Amino acid sequence: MSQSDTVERILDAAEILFAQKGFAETSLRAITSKARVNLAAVNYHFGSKEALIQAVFERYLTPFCLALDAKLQELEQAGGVDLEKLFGLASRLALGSHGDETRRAIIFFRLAGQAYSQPQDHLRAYLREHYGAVFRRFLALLHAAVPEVPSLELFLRVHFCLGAVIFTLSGMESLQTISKKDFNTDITAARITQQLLPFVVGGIRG
Amino acid sequence: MSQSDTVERILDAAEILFAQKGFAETSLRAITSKARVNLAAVNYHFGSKEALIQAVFERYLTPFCLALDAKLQELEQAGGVDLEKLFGLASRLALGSHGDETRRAIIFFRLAGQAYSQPQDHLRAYLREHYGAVFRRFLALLHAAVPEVPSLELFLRVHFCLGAVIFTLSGMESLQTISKKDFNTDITAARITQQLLPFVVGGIRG
DNA sequence: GTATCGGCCAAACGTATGTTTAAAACGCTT
DNA sequence: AAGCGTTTTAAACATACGTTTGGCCGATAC
Repeated sequence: MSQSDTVERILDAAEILFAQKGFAETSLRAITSKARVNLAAVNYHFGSKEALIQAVFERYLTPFCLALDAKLQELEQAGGVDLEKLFGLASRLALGSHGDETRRAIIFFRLAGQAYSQPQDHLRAYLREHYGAVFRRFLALLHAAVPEVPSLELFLRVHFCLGAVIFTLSGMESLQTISKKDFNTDITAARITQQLLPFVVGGIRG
Repeated sequence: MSQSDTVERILDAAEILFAQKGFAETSLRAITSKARVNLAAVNYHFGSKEALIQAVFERYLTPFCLALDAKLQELEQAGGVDLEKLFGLASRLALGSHGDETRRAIIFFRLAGQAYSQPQDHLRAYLREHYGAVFRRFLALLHAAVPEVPSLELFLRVHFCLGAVIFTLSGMESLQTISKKDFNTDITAARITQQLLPFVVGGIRG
């Protein structure tokens, strides 16, 4: 019986380190050291580094997608779909409500950025297989909200927005550094994400 | 006197491999093997792997930024600044005119995506130092084109757009694969970039 | 009390990496 | 053709990595 929380500690450490440094640059030794756990624990509990990467994504994504799917189903049955509502919902669900949730969400977005730029084919296939359905349901609702946009264009624009969001949240503190240097202004993370929403909505509408 | 083209061959191979697999996942052996060059050649000509990465960026970015800077200076003196013109110019300059240029541009955008997601601090500092001036000049012209947008917001929106562009061009063939699977449609790279321009212009305007 | 089993640990294994070395090959000048 | 600085080469080097091993601990079941 797993009495201890070794698995969780590994996942916590891996989530943070992967997001900070990328998958290849993060060694198992760095992870197990941060988690204060024996090196062999990763291979014992997860089997391999690849499996650990998948597990990190699964722990975050599964609850999120379940919640999103439920909300989307509600919207479907309610009938009325509104663009701002739809993205507001996704945004609130993805970024969380209180500070801690948001902090972790940003970590996860950076993780997503890593997964995107590095050709982790196993991961991409895994994500597509497990969470593709929710994405398609979201796309369908979006199509209902802006029927004037052809679905292929809509698909592209959603990816444009995804890029803006992931890119922005991944490089959050770079943005903050630059804005301090070039504009002498401290800009909060909340302010940035706040600006993001109208940009996304506008971009989808075209 | 360097009679041979060892250096260029290394840069060519490195550019492609780094873009495909990322910096850490690309070994010097893979690079020198693809370039049909001895392993030690990298350290001999560049000094280190880090220096090679910088050299790859410099070879591409320096001519591009010089050209862009010249064009921007023309625009400044001509006085009239138009949003579509400005981004059209940047787009034409960045993506090139004929097929080969465009292919290489896309490779470079993927490279930029890699650089962004991985905390290559040495690279980010280097880019900022060498090419920051052009970026600020571009931003100033942009501000003149849409004076109604506060400059800090403008700065953020430009980064949103940058994210959309880099993300999109980095994952180009992923997009093509998905669009074929989910929409049964072959979508050309030209079509995607074409859709990108109005999205960007709209996003900046807000 | 002892057998059993899942979890944990230190240590080692094999491999791949970036880098260095010292000698060989080359190209140019004289 | 001899000399010399530059480039190329094969080999080795040190290190870091993911993974595997075999024994040890502690709780549960009999």
